[in-house]
Amino acid sequence: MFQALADPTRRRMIERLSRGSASVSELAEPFKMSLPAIVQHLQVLEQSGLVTTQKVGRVRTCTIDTGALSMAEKWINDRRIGWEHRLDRLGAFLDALPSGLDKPAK
Amino acid sequence: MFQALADPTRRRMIERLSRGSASVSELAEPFKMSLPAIVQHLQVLEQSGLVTTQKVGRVRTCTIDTGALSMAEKWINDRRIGWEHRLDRLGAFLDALPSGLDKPAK
DNA sequence: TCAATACCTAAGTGAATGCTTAAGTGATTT
DNA sequence: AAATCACTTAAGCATTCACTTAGGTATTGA
Repeated sequence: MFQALADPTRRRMIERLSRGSASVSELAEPFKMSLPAIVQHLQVLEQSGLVTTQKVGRVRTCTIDTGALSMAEKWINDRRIGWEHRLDRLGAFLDALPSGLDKPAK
Repeated sequence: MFQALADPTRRRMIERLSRGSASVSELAEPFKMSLPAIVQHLQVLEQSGLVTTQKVGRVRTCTIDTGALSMAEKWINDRRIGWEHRLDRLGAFLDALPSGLDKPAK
């Protein structure tokens, strides 16, 4: 999923889709590259679960899946919170130390 | 930055660092690969701003930068919220429609 | 029915990525 | 001073990536 978000083109596609569903050609419109290139990006986004698509007639409509976005968000948040809690605990620990001691490594 | 998070090895390194700072060799320890490979990943993480390092004597100590993590988190959150608000507005619009039109029953 | 539309598939290419091994560099220990 | 430790740097190599062009398949409007 982070792999899918790694490419700037795909991120712009996500931005576009966050403002509303779009067909493949609508998605492709702002980009200079060929349509197959867009379709390939779209496949990556779809496989990552970030985007779902459904075809009606000859038009494929693409929609963001915010659930998948939440997962990525959660992973980052967990690391950040983990680190910040650790800093809190360290702070409390240091506060509780009798003065005159050196800070522990690791 | 998403590019940096795209690699599983680098994500594991972030996970490790979210539990506390570490030297390069400590970071490398859980992995099968050679130390230079780890250093290369570390450089990517550093250039992305996700990790900061400082060298004292011959050991380099690596630390997470949660500010950078927050940025990635914010980007994702903005897209998600954007989409969800859009759904809200659509819902309100459909609710405000005069009856007799083709709209989902609520 | 004919042709345009909207998308899909395949094959190829050049550049970037993720490793490796080998050979340093500078700090610390003996 | 010599050996060890903790990285660093450099070069090379296989794979993956982000495209491209060329050709194909349903759908649909005239």
